[in-house]
Amino acid sequence: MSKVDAIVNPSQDDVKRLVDAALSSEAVLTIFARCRVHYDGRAKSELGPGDRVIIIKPDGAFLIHQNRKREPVNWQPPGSFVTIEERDGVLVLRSVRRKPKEVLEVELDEVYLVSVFKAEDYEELALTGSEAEMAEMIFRNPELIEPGFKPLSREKDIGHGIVDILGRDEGGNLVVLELKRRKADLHAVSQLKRYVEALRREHPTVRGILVAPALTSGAKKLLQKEGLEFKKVEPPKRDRSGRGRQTTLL
Amino acid sequence: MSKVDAIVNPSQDDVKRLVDAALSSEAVLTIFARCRVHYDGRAKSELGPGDRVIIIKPDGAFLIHQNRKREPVNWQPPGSFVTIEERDGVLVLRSVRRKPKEVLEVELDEVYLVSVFKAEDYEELALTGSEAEMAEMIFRNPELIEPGFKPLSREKDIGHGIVDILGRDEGGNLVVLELKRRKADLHAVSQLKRYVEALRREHPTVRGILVAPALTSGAKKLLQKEGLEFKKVEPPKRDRSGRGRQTTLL
DNA sequence: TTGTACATCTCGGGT
DNA sequence: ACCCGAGGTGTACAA
Repeated sequence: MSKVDAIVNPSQDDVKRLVDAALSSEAVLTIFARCRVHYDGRAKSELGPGDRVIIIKPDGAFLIHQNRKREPVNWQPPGSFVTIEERDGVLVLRSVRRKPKEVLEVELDEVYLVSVFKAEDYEELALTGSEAEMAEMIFRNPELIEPGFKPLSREKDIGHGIVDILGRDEGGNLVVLELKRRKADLHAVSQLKRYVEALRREHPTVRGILVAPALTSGAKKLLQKEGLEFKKVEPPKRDRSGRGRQTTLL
Repeated sequence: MSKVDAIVNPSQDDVKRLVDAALSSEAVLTIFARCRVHYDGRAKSELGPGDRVIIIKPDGAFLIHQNRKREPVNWQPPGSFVTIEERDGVLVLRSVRRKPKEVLEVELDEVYLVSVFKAEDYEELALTGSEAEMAEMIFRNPELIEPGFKPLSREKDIGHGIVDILGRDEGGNLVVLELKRRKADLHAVSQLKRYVEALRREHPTVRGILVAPALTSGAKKLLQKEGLEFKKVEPPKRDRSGRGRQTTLL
């Protein structure tokens, strides 16, 4: 049994057979086809005829890619259920999601390639430079914020949201940190302001500090207007490579 | 010249030839391979060996898919530049993006299938049920908000953000609408509050109305605490199908 | 299930 | 180029 089964310019029976084989095994199904796409669910869309790459994963994830952009033009999330049927002589892929109810239909006008890939993969992505790692760094090294800063809790649910880091400054005042792994914008300032205002009832001297590598112009303006603070911190990139004598990519 | 060129279990020379063919034409390149992935840029990641689906589009979009989830495990956005080289006997795909500087490298340990797809597609997605269509509906039918509501402007840049819809109520008070096509959350309330507070200096009686199909529990609480209002409105789904005697999907 | 917030978010529109 | 906000966002995590 090979890892890959592929047929160029398949007959309708070929397509049906390989699609059924993929759906009943734990394989990734990929189809190159001229197709039309109909979607109805959270929104509704129509896509006229054209050549696309269709990927159906064993977890139900369903992707339809045009020849540009990173995003699929249509899709179905994992957990959806796929079937194939013939309708008026045309093969139709149908993917249904319950909750929310969403239906995706692909009319396969012409199939150029159908392939089944029994992909074995036991590895997970190891990523560094996230906001979570910024938080760890600040807990290990609180003076990155300011001398005397003492972090108290992480991901604390106050009434109106979840604060990244709660702590106290040298003077004993409560301090809210909002962390951003990239340049902070108006949204980030509004978030911090919401936390500060929720805590101000109980802690009138609460301070709010936006911790990020930079601020947008608007964020800076709003931050000043609201009496909030900014501390420049870059998200750390750990070395998790494990590869010997690796030259850095950048 | 066929739409699709595909080779199962290709030699390294086969891979190189088809990759070069794809990169120099306007074709979508798809590779099934056991590979390792290294990324460094806005963040940094490592992915150990496993079977993945690799897609490279003519606009430079670069996707690496595992056998589950809708999202690629690694990627490069459109505009990136791809090369292939041999390094210590292993084929390496390399994609570089300038600004921000990001590098993605894929070591192809074993290639199961390489395919080139000259995809022709002149169609664009027609989607309905968006926030923009909610706004159009409200401009055509302002009483959906309340009797006497008069919309004035759309996407108005006030100092600290961009208001969805500005209008006046029956009493002549300024009204800010924040539209959400789905259930509105804390973020939506903070956004509305930011706009209302920016306008309050000049217009002390300004009202803020969150217009959405529903509210999360937290959004409802915060909205009430801040003296803001809620109007339940569903995003409209136009009929753009154009297909005769079409049965509805749902 | 619902709520909340991150993301290498992507993408489009505006200035 | 930066800024801003939508998205069928998807995804993980906690209550």
